[in-house]
Amino acid sequence: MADIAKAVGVSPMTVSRAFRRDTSVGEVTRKKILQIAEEMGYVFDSTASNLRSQRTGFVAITIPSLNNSNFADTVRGLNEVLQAAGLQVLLGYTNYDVDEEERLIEQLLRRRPEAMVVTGGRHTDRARRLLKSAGIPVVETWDIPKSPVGYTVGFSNADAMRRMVEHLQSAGAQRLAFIGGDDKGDTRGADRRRGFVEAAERLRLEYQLVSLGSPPISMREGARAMVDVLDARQPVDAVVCVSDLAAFGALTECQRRGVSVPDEVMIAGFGAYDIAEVALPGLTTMDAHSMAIGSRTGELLVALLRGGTDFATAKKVSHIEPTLRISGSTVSR
Amino acid sequence: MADIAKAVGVSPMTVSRAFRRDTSVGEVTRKKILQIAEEMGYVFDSTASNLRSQRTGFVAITIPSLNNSNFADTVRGLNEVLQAAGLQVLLGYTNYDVDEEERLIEQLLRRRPEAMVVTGGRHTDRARRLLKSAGIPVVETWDIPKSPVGYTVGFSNADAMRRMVEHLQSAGAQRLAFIGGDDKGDTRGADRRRGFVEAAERLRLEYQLVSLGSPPISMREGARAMVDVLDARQPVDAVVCVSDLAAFGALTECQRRGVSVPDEVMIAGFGAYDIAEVALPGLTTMDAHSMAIGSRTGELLVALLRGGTDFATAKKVSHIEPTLRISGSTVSR
DNA sequence: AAACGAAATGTTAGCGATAAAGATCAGGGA
DNA sequence: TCCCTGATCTTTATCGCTAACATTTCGTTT
Repeated sequence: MADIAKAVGVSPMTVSRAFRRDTSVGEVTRKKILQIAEEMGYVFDSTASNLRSQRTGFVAITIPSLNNSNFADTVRGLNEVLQAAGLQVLLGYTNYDVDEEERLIEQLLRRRPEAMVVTGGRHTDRARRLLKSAGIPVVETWDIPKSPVGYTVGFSNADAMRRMVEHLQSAGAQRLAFIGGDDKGDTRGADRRRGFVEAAERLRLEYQLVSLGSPPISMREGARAMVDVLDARQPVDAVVCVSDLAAFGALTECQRRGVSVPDEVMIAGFGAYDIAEVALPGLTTMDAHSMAIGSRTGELLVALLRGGTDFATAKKVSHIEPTLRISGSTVSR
Repeated sequence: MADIAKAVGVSPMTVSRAFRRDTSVGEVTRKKILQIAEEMGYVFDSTASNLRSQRTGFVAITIPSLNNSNFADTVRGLNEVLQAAGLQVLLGYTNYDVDEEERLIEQLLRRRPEAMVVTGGRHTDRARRLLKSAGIPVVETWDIPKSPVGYTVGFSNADAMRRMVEHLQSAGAQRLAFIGGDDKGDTRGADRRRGFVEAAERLRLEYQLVSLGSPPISMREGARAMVDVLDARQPVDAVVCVSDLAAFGALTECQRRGVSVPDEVMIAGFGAYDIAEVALPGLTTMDAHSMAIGSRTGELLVALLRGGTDFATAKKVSHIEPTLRISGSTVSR
């Protein structure tokens, strides 16, 4: 900057201002500065800027996994909004592990993000302490925690699953099965299972639970789990899967065996993945509005960080109600 | 740090050292420092560290899209290796647009990453200039550019597609169709199309091209495109899709119409997505080893940045040969 | 006991930007 | 003419850490 200042004949401060949109620099001077800077191959150094101004423009987010999951959509929604506001997303993968999450949160906080977004409402005590004392907005997503750390953008996984079970009952199912991964770490999966069990018991439906593979369970595990379900003694009217990917795997296993869906077995998924719409038959699913969770979170943060909204004023809980999408896998057409 | 130093009775420098693994601090002193720091709720400030040490620990990567694409796997492979080496990935989405890429590269370089990974080998002139003069290792992935900026980890999309066409011919196909998105921006898609055309002409096969939707084209577009192909006058023996997702869409459209795959029409995809393996019939696909591209890139960068490998010594081009995976969608079983 | 080298710790200065406050200047009104 | 106002630009002093070099400590060796 000093070199540019010398070349243009102004002070470094003016060069600094020229690189930021808002501040007062003469239009002629700014043009000249930017042009000379480009010629000299100068690239602005955010590192120094961040230190002095105590603003990094980072928003950190921890997610369990990017692959085969709705979280990619959430990140996309978040990123679109934040990028437009000049904020950079810092991503960390917890791999469905709360200890890994704690480590990650600590790492990310060292970068001095201006806000922190986490997936789910279960964290280690130390992670909660770190988040609380960071002095920045914290958003928990994809869940409605009992005692939230800060803001919340999400929905109740258990309630959503209850609604799904009610749908299956009204479609005529009496004997259900739930296909999910090991609960270890996947609290959202565990909540869905809990909602499933509660609803099944309340409605006096028979049910069984099948768990295999560590999350995120994918198409392959869904197919393998369906083998167990179909081979078991007790027959089943409907299987509910923790995600559409598992549901699709289950569907293909039925097709492989010539088991008709939905006439012999209904199949329901979760997440409104593309596959739910394109599969034959279409998969009944619960649309959690993954991308909306991200964009809503982004809008909240932009309002707090750049819009001048008071931390105390902003609504603490943003409920995003999932939408049940009924399709051919649970209803004959 | 000064506060901690005072509390422990050492100099700030010693505290600074205690927070970095390698440097020489007495084991007793280090333990004490870390404990007091934790009690005081101190969180290390990377921002200042980065400025002074001129090392940020960032590796920036630009990818076209995270959703419905193999790039998520590449990012995962890259992240796993880099995270283990203490490096943080900075992600940017170009949305299949070279101008957006240029803007993004400039933004990311301001953060002073220690290396830069980009997808593909086509960039604006200014982007190339920025990358070249950044003075950091640059890796182009998912392509083998004619005139690379720095390092390369990838394969020839055109060659891969040629091999696919050869496979289809040997499987008995004479009349082909290619389904892809608009070329605008998706150079890898365009390269695949080019390879398809070249191979078809060389082998004297009839062919047609169907393009619709902006990349990344997904299952829905694949199904829509298949409508066009099946409705057209001239019959087709095999369709090649720019990705497995489109191929799966095409497959469902065939099933919806009762067109037998592969007996009436063969279908081939690209990318070895999970769906290719689970679909019925399985989709013949080209496994580009998406994740390996990421991890190989990560290993290269760790060697360069932390392993002391000389920039000049390292191999410039890392070829990752795609693997043809033949399945039921092109070969009767 | 003196000399020595390695390990542990301290001192000084500065990374490259910007917050905050002050200086300069053109144009307009009294 | 003089004062005032707002726009534009400058000066000074850090932000929180660490490179580079200086110094102390302490176990060994002669």
